[in-house]
Amino acid sequence: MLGHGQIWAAIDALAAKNGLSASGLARRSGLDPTTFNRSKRIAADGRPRWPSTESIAKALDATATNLDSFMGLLTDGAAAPRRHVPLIGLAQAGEGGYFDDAGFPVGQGWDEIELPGADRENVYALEIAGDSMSPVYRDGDVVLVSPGAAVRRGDRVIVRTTGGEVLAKELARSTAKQVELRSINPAHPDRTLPTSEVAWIARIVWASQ
Amino acid sequence: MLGHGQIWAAIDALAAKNGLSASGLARRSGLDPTTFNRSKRIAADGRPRWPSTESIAKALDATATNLDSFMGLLTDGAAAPRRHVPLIGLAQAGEGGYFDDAGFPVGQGWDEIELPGADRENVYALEIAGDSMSPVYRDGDVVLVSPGAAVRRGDRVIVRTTGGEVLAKELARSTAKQVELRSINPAHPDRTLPTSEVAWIARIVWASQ
DNA sequence: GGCGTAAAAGGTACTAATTCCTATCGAAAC
DNA sequence: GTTTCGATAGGAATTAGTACCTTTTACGCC
Repeated sequence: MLGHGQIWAAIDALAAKNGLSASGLARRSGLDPTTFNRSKRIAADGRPRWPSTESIAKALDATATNLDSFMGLLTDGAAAPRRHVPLIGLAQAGEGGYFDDAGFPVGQGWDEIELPGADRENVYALEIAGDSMSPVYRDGDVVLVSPGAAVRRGDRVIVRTTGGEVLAKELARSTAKQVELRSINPAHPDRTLPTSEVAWIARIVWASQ
Repeated sequence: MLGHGQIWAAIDALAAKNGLSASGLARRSGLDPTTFNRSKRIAADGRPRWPSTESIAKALDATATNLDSFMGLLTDGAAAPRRHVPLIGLAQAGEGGYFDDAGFPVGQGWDEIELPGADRENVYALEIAGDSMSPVYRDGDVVLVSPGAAVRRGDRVIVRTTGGEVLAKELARSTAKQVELRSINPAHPDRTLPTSEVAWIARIVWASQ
């Protein structure tokens, strides 16, 4: 769960991220510069030496690092699985022995996908209003959008016009001159906007159901 | 970033989550039962005492707790923000001043929603096959399902029959005797299953787009 | 009520992490 | 070339966290 090498790798990573050496990080944290010395990570008798929780707290404080970021360093260093859940094919799911009585997958060896929003920095949520995308999005549904993601034909997107209109649509065609947007709900018209009127397009990556 | 009270609150929470007392957790971890005593969290001279990193690692190991979960306990104890992203209404989004040029929301004070799968314990992912729910789910889409969640009328669900069939449908009606399932795609028939043939129903909570 | 078990307070002994010190090495500054 | 500074190794001293012990309290069980 939490290993000796992992902790030290995270401390090294924390130092590097702030352009510091191990001793520099210790000094900045108000600790003795030798506290994080490599030569002291294993005691003379071969036992591993762990930094104290207080030292770690001071290092986080000195570098203005929050716990989430430190977690990232911890798990990156160990190449440990991060925010993943097992992914099962609908066909597989029909075969026997894959689920317990409560409907949870059992055992190991499943494919895994990253949970939505694992890179929390680049997503935010929008609450859908209107039914132009019904039944895909219903009024009140919440979608996670990623303004940074590349958009392709067939993607569902949020488009903001220079006029201040915000649309949830499916991208039908995108050319240098114009953007064609499709409403899933046939009661609503499709839209074609000249690129000059598009402030930005953000891809919808996940939708609540 | 990481406080004394937070650490101890997380240890208490870790113990509670496993049905243990502070001393019970210490014992299970191979430590002295008094290691986590409340009376020892503040030294005689008033200075705070921090548990050693090694003790924490042992406690995580003994309770088969991964770092992510412990993180949750840490941040819960401090009432700190967890895995949240800002939530904006589609109408709000049209007004000026809310977004930067790249399409990211700016400023503070947004509502926030929890990211999908924050309780990773209770969800897994399924890859959709077939087009009975088209256009809501397209072939190859991935859905996050929560077998533990309560299902209501109108929810999109994965149903597994005792015969081994796995269906992605919308729940039309659920009575004591039977479950009525609706296909969004009119080309596919609706289904009605007697409850005796339903192995389990899991609600689809998020869908990739 | 008596008894056994567990939780937790309070103290002492031990062990491990930090500090302080010295020394070596390498890079940058003079 | 010499000096200066930071980084790191290695060791001694100090300090802090844990282990061990005892006592008190609480709870369930006979």
